[in-house]
Amino acid sequence: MAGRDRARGHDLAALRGLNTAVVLRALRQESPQTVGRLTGSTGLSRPTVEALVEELAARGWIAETTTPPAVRSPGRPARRFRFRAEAGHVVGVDIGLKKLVLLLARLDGAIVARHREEFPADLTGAERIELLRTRLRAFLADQRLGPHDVWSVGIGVPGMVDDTGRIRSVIVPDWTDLDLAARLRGELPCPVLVENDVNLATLAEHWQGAAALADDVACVLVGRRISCGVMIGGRLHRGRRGGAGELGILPQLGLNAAGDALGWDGAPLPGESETDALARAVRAEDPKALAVLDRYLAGVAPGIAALVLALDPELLVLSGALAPVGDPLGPLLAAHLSPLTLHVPRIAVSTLGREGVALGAVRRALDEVDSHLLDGAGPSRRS
Amino acid sequence: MAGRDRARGHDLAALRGLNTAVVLRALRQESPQTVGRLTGSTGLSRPTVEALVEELAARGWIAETTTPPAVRSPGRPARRFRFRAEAGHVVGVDIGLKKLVLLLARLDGAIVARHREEFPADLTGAERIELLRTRLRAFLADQRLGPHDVWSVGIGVPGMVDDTGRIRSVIVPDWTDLDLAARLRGELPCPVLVENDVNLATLAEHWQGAAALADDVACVLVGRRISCGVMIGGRLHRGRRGGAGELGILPQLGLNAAGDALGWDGAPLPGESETDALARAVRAEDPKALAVLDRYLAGVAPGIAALVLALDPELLVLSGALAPVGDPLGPLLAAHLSPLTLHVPRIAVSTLGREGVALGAVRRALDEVDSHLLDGAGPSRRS
DNA sequence: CCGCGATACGCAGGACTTCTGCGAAATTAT
DNA sequence: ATAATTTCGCAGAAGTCCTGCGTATCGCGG
Repeated sequence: MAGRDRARGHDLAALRGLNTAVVLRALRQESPQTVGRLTGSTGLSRPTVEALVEELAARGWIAETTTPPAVRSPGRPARRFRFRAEAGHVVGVDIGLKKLVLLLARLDGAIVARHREEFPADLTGAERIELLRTRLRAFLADQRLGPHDVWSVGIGVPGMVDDTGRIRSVIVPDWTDLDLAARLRGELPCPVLVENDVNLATLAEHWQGAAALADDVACVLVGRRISCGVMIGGRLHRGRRGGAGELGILPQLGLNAAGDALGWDGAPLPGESETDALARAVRAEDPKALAVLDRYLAGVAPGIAALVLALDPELLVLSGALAPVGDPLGPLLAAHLSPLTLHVPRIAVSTLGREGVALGAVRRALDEVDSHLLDGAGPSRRS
Repeated sequence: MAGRDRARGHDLAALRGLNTAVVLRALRQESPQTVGRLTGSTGLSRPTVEALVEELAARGWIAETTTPPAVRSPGRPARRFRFRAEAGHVVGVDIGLKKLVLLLARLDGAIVARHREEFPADLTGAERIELLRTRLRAFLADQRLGPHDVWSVGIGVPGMVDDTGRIRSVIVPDWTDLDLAARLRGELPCPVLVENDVNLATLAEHWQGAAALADDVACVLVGRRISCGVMIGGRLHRGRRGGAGELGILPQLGLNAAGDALGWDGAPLPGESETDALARAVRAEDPKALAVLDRYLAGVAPGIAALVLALDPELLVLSGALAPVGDPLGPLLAAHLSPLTLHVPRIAVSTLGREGVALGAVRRALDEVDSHLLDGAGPSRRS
């Protein structure tokens, strides 16, 4: 943007490529579609769309459907084409201190396989990597997918990740300064994209969650630790060192202090965490639990207010360990924010559950595929 | 971005328009240029560039230069074309509580006239508007410009402005909820764009100032009041209600308290403000002044740290009343930020002086022209 | 003063992409 | 079986870009 980028002109071939992409995207957004419908949505003439569709089919991106249409209409039946979402797959990974989530998705984002497991929090860095590699290998083998069937992998990790994909925080033991993508390069020949977990949760909320209709979003992970993801203009904002939204550090705002002082001692169910137990008690309208939650929210309110004042977002999404509390969370937090901000944004609670980060990793991987759409020769036609 | 926008295909005419814009932009970036040079920078063939250049000249956007080139080379002399920056003008306005700045710029951003005046701070809202109208009229008359010679006007005002251009703060008396652009619509038939003053200062820094090479920038106006402009990805981020960067409100951060407690009582020169006097004393290396400044910076550091943590910007630009202090400001602030942030960004001090906001208003007006470039029939060829 | 090399101009021809329009094909309804 | 309807497929035309060749205009050297 600093004026050094000179725009280059376009020739006929570029025009053709542009229109090809337009048709493919239209078809991906809604499948199947007739040529006539594509004509309407793209603004191109029928012979043109026909030619493009023919080319896309030959390259394996789309296919003609043989199933009859739902509603029968008079006249010659239109040929119907669909985006071949099964032509490739992407993987979304969420690997934290003690859990691993794997999602396998088709090119249209439909999840076709999932895996979740917990593991001891005291694994070494090398052991974690090895765990990820073996599980990933087995996961793909289960689905009878070879290395070339996966086009892109997104990985969410706790803590800051800089713009080269290198991990910049000390949350996971031995992973500081690790280039995780490079370590997996041997496993898979496709792009591997490492990203901060909150950022991916934000992407997921914008894709399928509470933030689907907003483009300026702050997503706050509320739990023992607090961190935030920032989306501006529909695009993730990472910051220079990947540290955007890391307000927890500032002692004046008391974010981490509030988390440490959560202090809910209600009896947890077997395998239930403190935050889960608290959320359950609040849902059961236990007044003591409500008081604990309220005190906690009062503690984190200044930090969230700072984020709100800095960004003035359209929407604030609450996610993380306390999201199971559900709807009451919004008004409770809003009451504490109100005296601290000019304007309390709309607040929504995440409904994506424990797969939010992995879902965001899928979205990230799909974005990568999207940015190189039509670059190569097209998918193979095996399936 | 929520998937509801369907991309439309392009035809030959669109391709032509695209290439026309590419040539015009290349020519605006560097004038004059020969056809051969344009061929290189746009990637188009010579006959194509020639035809586009012919068309642009006919429409009045560019003109052939007659002056001989600086260096003489063998061979037939190449025709040279230049962007007709004088084909239109834009106006940048900075109107505050007690000052008015007007800048007149050509289409290439060159400032061709300036006006600055101070007025009593206790004017009513209507008087302020009337003052602006009369001064604007006289300003244009001085330059022998009619209403149709001005293509766009940018206006910077203190306080929040929402996305419809309506003023949303109570800083200027009677201007709350004012639609200033609508009030000037009768005066000039061109687009009028009202914007928060700090945001425009940020634009100016990114255009010609300290932030020319950065795309993620936070610009802090340091003085009695503190406010911040936020630029992300080279684009201004206003926020839902135009309130992005308004961290001053949060009492935990102590921004305004620090400003109120500035407390420099060194003898001011005639007509000099307290901050100017302080800046002068610091430049003269007065140890007491330095101590006052340092205490002030210590007071605002938590607020700026919150901004830095929220955004993790590439660059922090310090502007406003204390900018005349100059280079020492950066290290002094950095020392206070260091214990509060993960990473202290690069800090630069504005050098644009008192015209920064008006310059940003010019940039904003030029952006407006740019977004509608080639829309109409082209400029008239009078000049 | 004239010829030579160098550079740019201008035009013609060809290739590619898109649009408009018409007749043929395939299905449903009568 | 026939009519109506919708789509398909092809031909023709217009527009845009590229390659290539001959011509025009300059500086330099004999």
